[in-house]
Amino acid sequence: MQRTLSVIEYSVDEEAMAAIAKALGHPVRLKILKLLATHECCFTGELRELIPMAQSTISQHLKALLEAGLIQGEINPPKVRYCINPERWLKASALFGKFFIPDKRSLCD
Amino acid sequence: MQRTLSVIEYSVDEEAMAAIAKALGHPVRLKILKLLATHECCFTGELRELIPMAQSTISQHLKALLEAGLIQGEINPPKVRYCINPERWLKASALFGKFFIPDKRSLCD
DNA sequence: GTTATTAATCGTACATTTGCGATGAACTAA
DNA sequence: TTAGTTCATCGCAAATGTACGATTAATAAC
Repeated sequence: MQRTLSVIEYSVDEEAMAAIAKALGHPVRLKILKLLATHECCFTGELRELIPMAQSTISQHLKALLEAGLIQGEINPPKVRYCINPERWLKASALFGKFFIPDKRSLCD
Repeated sequence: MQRTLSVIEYSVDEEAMAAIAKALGHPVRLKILKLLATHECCFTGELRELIPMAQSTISQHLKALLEAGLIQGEINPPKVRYCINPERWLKASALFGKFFIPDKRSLCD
């Protein structure tokens, strides 16, 4: 893929929010986050029982969420416990909250 | 790409939110939305002056936002005016707002 | 040591996204 | 009609994403 020659300038928040939105842009990842955030808080691979996909696929989605910083994993010998990353979660909440506020006029005339 | 045999069941909101998040998952599209939402409300292709990308590329991103329902276009003979879609914008705001609320306990112990 | 369990990673196949230039459609103005 | 403007769409190339099975690594239990 060719990239634009003139580098496009984005704000830090734009970059951060796009990365988070991208991570949220798949229903399986939303479901995982919802489970971690509400169901029983910190979790491990009983996700496999709740999500009918191959173990490797779920692991891949978890990796995407990790790389977006939205979750964190704590290895607990044979298992791994995944949790929401509270700081990043708050950051995401703030970014999206601010984004959707109609700063001036967001409605058409 | 192979799909899972057992169809995965998502809630309507999960599907909707994933689609919106996907559309938000690119810095150019965030910038476009930000411009439409704040700068001068309804807009046309002076986006081209603000975003140093090929016209076809910008058009493609606008199409993605249209398909996600986040914006709407009104053809105004040689030009097209794009605006935020207020209903969808509110819906998105509500979805993300609800999503990030720590329903029970979102922090690890 | 061996075995079992859990989860990450590798390799593969296919789909989708992202960028571009070129072309085409629609309308205005001359 | 002829140009000019604006924007969508097409076709291409390269990158990324998504799913899978197979393998590997780490640890616990024996």
